[in-house]
Amino acid sequence: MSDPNRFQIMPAPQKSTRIQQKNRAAILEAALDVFSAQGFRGTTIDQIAAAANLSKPNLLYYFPSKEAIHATLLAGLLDTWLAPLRTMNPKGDPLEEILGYVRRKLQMSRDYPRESRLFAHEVVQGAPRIYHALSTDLKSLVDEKTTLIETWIKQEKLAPVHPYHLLFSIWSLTQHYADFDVQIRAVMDAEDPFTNAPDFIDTLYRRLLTPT
Amino acid sequence: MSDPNRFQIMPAPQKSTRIQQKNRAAILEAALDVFSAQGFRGTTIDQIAAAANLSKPNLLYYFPSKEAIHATLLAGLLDTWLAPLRTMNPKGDPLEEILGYVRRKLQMSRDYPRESRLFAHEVVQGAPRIYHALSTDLKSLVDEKTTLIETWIKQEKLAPVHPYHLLFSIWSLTQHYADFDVQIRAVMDAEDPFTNAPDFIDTLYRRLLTPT
DNA sequence: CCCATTCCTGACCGTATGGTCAAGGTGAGA
DNA sequence: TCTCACCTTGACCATACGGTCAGGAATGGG
Repeated sequence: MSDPNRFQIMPAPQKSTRIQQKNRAAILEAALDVFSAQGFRGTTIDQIAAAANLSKPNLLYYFPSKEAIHATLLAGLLDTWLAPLRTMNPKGDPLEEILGYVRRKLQMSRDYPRESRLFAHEVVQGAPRIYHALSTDLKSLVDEKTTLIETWIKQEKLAPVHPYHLLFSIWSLTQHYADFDVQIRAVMDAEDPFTNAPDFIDTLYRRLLTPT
Repeated sequence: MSDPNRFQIMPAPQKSTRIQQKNRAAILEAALDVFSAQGFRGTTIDQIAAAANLSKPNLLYYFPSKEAIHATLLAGLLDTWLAPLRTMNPKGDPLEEILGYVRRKLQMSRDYPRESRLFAHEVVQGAPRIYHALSTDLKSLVDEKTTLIETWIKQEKLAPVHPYHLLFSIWSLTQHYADFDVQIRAVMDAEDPFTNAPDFIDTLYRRLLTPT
């Protein structure tokens, strides 16, 4: 009953000790490793505990359940994941704004493949734990940006394309390099996919979107 | 010990009875449903059995283990999955050959989303059960087709692009509509993504690949 | 109609796993 | 140095799950 997390929603402003911060961080780091590699059901608390160098009961002292760890990771993830799209600037040059978004998104696949795979696991299973956020937060952001893209198209600053599918294509192309990494490397031998990917994708969207 | 599958590798040409065929098919169908939705670890034998209207022991009479069912599905899948790429014809018109491949691949995402998700589950987890096939069968097919694409590029029948990344982009774009279906629908409201996807993707590759 | 083969099932087993608990250790402030 | 809240753990529990088994029911070829 002396669980410190149970009352962590709005108690004292900064109740957590150094040990708490360190251990909670270690747990989340370890959990990200395991969840992203094996999925929720494929992951055991013991695996996370071992990866975090904690005993299982000790881990459960910091998080009330496996679900809670997973939920914490997902909650933190969505904001990070949407940030590159948020920063797309209505006042910038349309083509460059989109290319910039694509570049940032691809970089995220390179730098945070575990986060990408965690997300992939969740969505391919039907997004049971994150559907609500998708249909509210994500949807409203996408609605906003597709409207912007449509404006740009009407101003003939971009070639006419279906804005939703444009965004889907960006997501799929960039995340593929993280989520299907194994397949890509199985096919490409030693070559690092990220050597040529940015250039390829840049060319692709330049050709697609440059108005005639 | 009276397992009918144990000796099914090259015994009599057509040993299986009608009941066997029916039940094995029902099991594989049910298993595809469940595995594609929940992944291997997320699936229980009971779920498959229930979905196939069989008791668990009866199901295990037809397949020796959960692994075996999964393996059977994966084995059957890869060929189907590669078929559209195989039919890309060296003697056809380059652009049309590639657009045809893209179209066929997208159609597969529409018609066989479960198969796509089964594959996605497997690969995002590091392809533990299918890596070998990827680095042999898939790789050799890809090598063959990338060489073909490079030839077409040298003949200036296609705009110059990195052939591996071209294939990756086709895979990711098309499979995204099956694997991330939930996300897409959460964002698009009632509109069916497949209404406009073919047109979008067609435009994309036409612009990318049409030589200048 | 017989009977051998095939098909099916309830009951059961061992292990893995999520989670609990009582008790003992630890460290920072008084 | 004392104290108390914080931290850690071995042992334990209930359930879920993959898989087995002994035997009964259906089936179909002769």
